[in-house]
Amino acid sequence: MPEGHILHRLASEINATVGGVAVSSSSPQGRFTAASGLNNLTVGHAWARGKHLFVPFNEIDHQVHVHLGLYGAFTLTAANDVPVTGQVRWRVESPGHTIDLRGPSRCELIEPSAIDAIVARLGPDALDPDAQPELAWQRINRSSQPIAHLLMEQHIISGVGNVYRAEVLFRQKIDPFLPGSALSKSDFEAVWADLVELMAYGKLHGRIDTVRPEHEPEAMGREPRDDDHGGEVYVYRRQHQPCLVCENPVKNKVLAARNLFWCQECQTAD
DNA sequence: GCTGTATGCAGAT
DNA sequence: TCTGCCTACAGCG
Repeated sequence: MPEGHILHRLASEINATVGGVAVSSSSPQGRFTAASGLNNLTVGHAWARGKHLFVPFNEIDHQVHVHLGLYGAFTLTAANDVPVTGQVRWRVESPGHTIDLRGPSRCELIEPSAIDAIVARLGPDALDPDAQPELAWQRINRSSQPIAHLLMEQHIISGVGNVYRAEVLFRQKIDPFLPGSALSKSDFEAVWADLVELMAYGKLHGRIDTVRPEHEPEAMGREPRDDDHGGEVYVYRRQHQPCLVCENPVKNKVLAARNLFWCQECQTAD
């Protein structure tokens, strides 16, 4: 379930479980050929930027770079000798913990200059305390592309994916088709502040919840819903269902090669 | 068993 | 703008 908050959460979990510990490393599926070279190395401080995860080791200057892509996932188990099931690209094991990685689009051991290059092409990350949102604003302000497209661009803002783009635009009542150049500075600032809040919550809880208390089903006199992506949301994958605020049907259209969801009535271009 | 789908992105066209 | 790729699982016959 990889938007940026998941990678930051994973970095924390890796640090809490195998940080500072000598681990065994393998690639049961065989595609991460550098894995065996990491045997008996000590895990350094794992960190994330945008949707990229980096795992350093104390004895070497290279780091493992992981990008989960669409369906990559880590599984952490508080046990050893866990049977290998499915296609495990990378297994890291410490006494008491097993971490399996499946389905990543990238899992590679890379040198410092390659790490720098990846970080350099990423826009500010709402989960980075030192992020400079002004850089994102400058790029958005210069673009005629729809804001819903720009929010998916990792070199503009890193870490935002298809759920957060739809939800933050709904929460800020912004028309997803509004060109970046037509977005007001105050609306941009509201979007950024909301991303900081939503993604910090996502990192803490491991799920995306965006519905404000006053719009919760109980508060609105409705039956609670059971969404299948692990969180409570306003519009993501709720096409044709009634908007939680105005009850008009949620709309759905492919934008920037991904399914966009929005409420035409709530998100006006004023 | 097969098909479609998914919170992503690079590289080709 | 399109295609390919990484994997698991639901839904269907």
